[in-house]
Amino acid sequence: MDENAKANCLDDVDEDMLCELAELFKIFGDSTRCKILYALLDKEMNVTDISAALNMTQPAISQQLRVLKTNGLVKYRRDGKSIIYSLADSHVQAILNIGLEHLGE
Amino acid sequence: MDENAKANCLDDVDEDMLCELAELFKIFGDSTRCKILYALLDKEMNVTDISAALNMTQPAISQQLRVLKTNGLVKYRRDGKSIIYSLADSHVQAILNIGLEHLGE
DNA sequence: CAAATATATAAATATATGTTTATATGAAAA
DNA sequence: TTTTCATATAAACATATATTTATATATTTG
Repeated sequence: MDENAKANCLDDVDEDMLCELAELFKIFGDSTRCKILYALLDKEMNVTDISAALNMTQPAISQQLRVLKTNGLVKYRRDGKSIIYSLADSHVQAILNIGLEHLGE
Repeated sequence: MDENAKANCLDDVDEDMLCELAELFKIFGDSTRCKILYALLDKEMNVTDISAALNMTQPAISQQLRVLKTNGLVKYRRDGKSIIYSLADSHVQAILNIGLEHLGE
């Protein structure tokens, strides 16, 4: 009965899923990215404005925006010379909120 | 009107809160810790069983359990020679679930 | 088309953190 | 009390990643 050998182990599907889950939370696990997302809760913003709001350099913000957009947490559009970022969907807001809820206790 | 200078900036309260939020998500942002928490969704477990379930060394698991308990995500009790870990509260489950929801789309 | 503005990217640096290997602690059993 | 089993801790190592500095790309304006 070798099929029971791994009865108490996570199967491959779980393994993969949980690695993806960790990757997702890793995105939220940086204060700069949290601040960017939080700032975008209110209103869409361009890179310069985000940099100003967080009091950080433009390249630092661009690097993190790249992470956020690569992982589908923000979307963007061009408006003239600016590129305007906003939250990708309501899940982002939900994840932020549930985290903030946890802190408030 | 210097008080408007930082009108579009995150204030210190937000700053601190978002740093804490990032710290929280950072805990979830590791596959080993996600796997441990996921395994504990079903039932409480001791260190040896967790190690076996994840197919990882005991010290690796203990190190991550320390992170999880230091941050209040798991609790534990002694039972004879074993130390039995379980999820600290329902928030942990809620955070895992909302993350998994996001993945499923 | 040239200059200016806005954003992105690359390389370098610094720092943080996860796992292993080895060892220590602590409770139970012989 | 000595051994055994279960867990924790420490140090070393390897790796990942965030920010800075410098530069490239792209769009608009003169």
